Amino acid sequence: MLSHERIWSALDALAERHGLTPSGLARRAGLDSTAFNKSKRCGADGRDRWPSTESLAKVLDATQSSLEDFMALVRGERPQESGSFPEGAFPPQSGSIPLLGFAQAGSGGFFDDGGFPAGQGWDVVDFPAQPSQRPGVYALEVQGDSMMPLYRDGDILVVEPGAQIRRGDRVVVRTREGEVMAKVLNRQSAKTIELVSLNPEHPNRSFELSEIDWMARIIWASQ
Amino acid sequence: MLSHERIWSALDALAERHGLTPSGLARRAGLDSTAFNKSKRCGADGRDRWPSTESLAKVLDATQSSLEDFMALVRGERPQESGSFPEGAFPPQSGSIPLLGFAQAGSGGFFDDGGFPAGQGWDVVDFPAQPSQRPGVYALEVQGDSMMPLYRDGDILVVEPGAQIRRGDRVVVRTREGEVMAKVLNRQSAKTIELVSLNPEHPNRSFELSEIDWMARIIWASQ
DNA sequence: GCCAAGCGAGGATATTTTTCCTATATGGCT
DNA sequence: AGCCATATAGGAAAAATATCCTCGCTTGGC
Repeated sequence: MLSHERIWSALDALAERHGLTPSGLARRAGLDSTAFNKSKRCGADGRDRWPSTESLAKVLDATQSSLEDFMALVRGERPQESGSFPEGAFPPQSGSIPLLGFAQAGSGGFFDDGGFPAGQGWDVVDFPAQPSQRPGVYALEVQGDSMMPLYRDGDILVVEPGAQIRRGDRVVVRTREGEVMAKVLNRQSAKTIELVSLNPEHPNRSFELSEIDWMARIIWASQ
Repeated sequence: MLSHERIWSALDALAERHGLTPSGLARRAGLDSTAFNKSKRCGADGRDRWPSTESLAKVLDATQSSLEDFMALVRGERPQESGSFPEGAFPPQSGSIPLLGFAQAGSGGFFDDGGFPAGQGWDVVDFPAQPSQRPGVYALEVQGDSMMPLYRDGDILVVEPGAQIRRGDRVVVRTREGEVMAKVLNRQSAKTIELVSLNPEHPNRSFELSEIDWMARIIWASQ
């Protein structure tokens, strides 16, 4: 990902790496020497200023840097004071992220001034599993509005075939006729399943199990 | 190095990778649909047009791509043929999972009898943030029913402070008074933000920016 | 075959970035 | 202490990008 802060931090880091100030870097790149003034990074109205990719290209040219070099700086691979993991949490494991309850999030002491996790008392949660941990996990991309308000066009649903499904779970169902839908499992008996629509404007559906090709639980949804 | 041709080629390749046209990619990114028109890449006077890094950031956000992904495209690498991936093979890189459109999921040839991914034609999506790639990402656990029907008690929301937030995004907001809430960002001006409630039974809210401690975008929600 | 939606060309306009400019501060050198 | 080059803040103007708009073409669904 590319954020405003990261772009400018990376430019600062690139300058520093070449023994330059932001002003010196700009001049070296053939830009106005005040182009990278810190006072110009945020407008008077509070709006962020984003350099053009042309300016970026000129800077990379002038410092004989590759986009990879810059990318590394964007990712902040320079030593950071605050790691991405709060104190007191479990040691970082691949795929784990810090977790907190909503109620706790209202209390003080869990975030720094920028809204990043800080302090102690965080739990961790495993995230969709590495494929090696949950074989067969895949994603489906939502098309259209039939699943509003939960799922919007373009959202990505992560599905885990083989996962246990209980009443109330959100599932993807494929019929033998080739229809694929996402709904909430209301009830499953020995012969039928009842699905509740995610969109009140669409009807609920019931199927004989024999009509169903497969059903899998949705485990994550992009927002 | 970064050249005008490479930038635009990479944007075209990124669009193609996500089954989009340049116009569709621009719209997906929240830009004007004509923003990436080929006719706009070179001015009438012959001058090259370079997109801003903000536009680039929006595109990467919208496609959930990393700068590395983009860099590979800039360098002219083509993504690996994805067809071989679900056929019993693990994904080529940690954290990737197979991706398919809902409409395509209805067709034959993409699943085996048990509902596991099979066959050819799958795309891949990187996700979710490796902590090393998205510093500061954390999770909040929902408590109560105030965010039904989108979020239920016990759901986990993955939040990315520092991520770019656009109108329509689902966000977590913390007020200076210590109240934390998840809503949809309807509008943000220089001084205020308007939030739409996820639950129609709860009121929409507006805040002065000075009342807000921080606001962060929700990127994934457990189901 | 019809129609709606999407795509893209390209012009006009609005907004944003870069350049130009002035002013002040700072550090190195004499 | 004084001079000079450089750095940076920040405003105004110029230049560039993004948005808005119209229009013709293509495509897919009905």
